[in-house]
Amino acid sequence: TRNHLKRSAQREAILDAFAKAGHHVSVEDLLKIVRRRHPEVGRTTIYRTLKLFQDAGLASELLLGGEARFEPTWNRDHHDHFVCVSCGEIFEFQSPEIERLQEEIAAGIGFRVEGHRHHILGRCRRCVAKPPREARARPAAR
Amino acid sequence: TRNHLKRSAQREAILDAFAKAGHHVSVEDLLKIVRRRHPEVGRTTIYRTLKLFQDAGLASELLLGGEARFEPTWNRDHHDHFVCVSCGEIFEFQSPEIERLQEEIAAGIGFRVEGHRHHILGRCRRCVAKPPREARARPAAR
DNA sequence: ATGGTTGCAAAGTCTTTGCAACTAT
DNA sequence: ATAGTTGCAAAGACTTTGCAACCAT
Repeated sequence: TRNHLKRSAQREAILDAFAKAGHHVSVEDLLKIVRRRHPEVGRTTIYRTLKLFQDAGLASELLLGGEARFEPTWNRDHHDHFVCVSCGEIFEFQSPEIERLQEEIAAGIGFRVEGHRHHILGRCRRCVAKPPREARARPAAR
Repeated sequence: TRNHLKRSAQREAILDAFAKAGHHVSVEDLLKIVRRRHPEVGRTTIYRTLKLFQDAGLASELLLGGEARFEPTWNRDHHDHFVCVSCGEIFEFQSPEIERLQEEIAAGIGFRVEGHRHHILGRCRRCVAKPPREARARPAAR
């Protein structure tokens, strides 16, 4: 019933799962989690609900490559991501200095910043240590 | 014949078109350009050739949303992108300071940086000036 | 002659849409 | 009663793969 939306068992379940899921969930991830308790929920509903969440400002989308990932926005500082191209792990970082520089540069060309995506790609400490290893997850770039 | 590759009319044509196309071309863009002079070239070949170019370090891919875009890497300084969410226009920027900050932060968690994508989303000067307007191109985020 | 290259069509992946059944208000 | 919501199946957008024909070396 929060933002003009009807309440429904599905939405409760999805919001709940989304909140608990931690960050960077894909639609598939979320579907799996939700179905543990509500096996009848459809994939389509996840897509639609995630879109609603975005419109309501509850979720933001990361476009890391072939598959969209989402994270909750509430009670969270803005942050960006390190993505390990070897194991797929995602780390977060934040840097007010970088944010400030962005604004400065944007102002220089009359651009009004509404958001950004800053993904740093590379290898995490673990993978630097032991290079030869199968990708644990989708390796972020196609 | 440069990197272990066979020479072919298609590859010549694609490389040529790619070089002249300016930046941020999509596969469709490039196909259209190439076909002006070589109407028989297949879409598949563009995909495959662009991949070869990437492997050979001639092209780099931008993942801005639903559609991959490519730009030549030779003779170019590294740069990042502003994307106007209203008209789809792409602007470039570069900031050695931001690059430096990135490296610092990465070093802090033992991450070896191999690249990054930094897209700043917002509205360009033109679109800030006249807000209500149909998207000129794919609006960057799904 | 040989092995890489090409284009088509088919298959794949991720996402959206049409629609009839269903449900919250 | 009404209008929003759901799940399935189908359609869509973008990309990759199978394969026989083709071409550079």
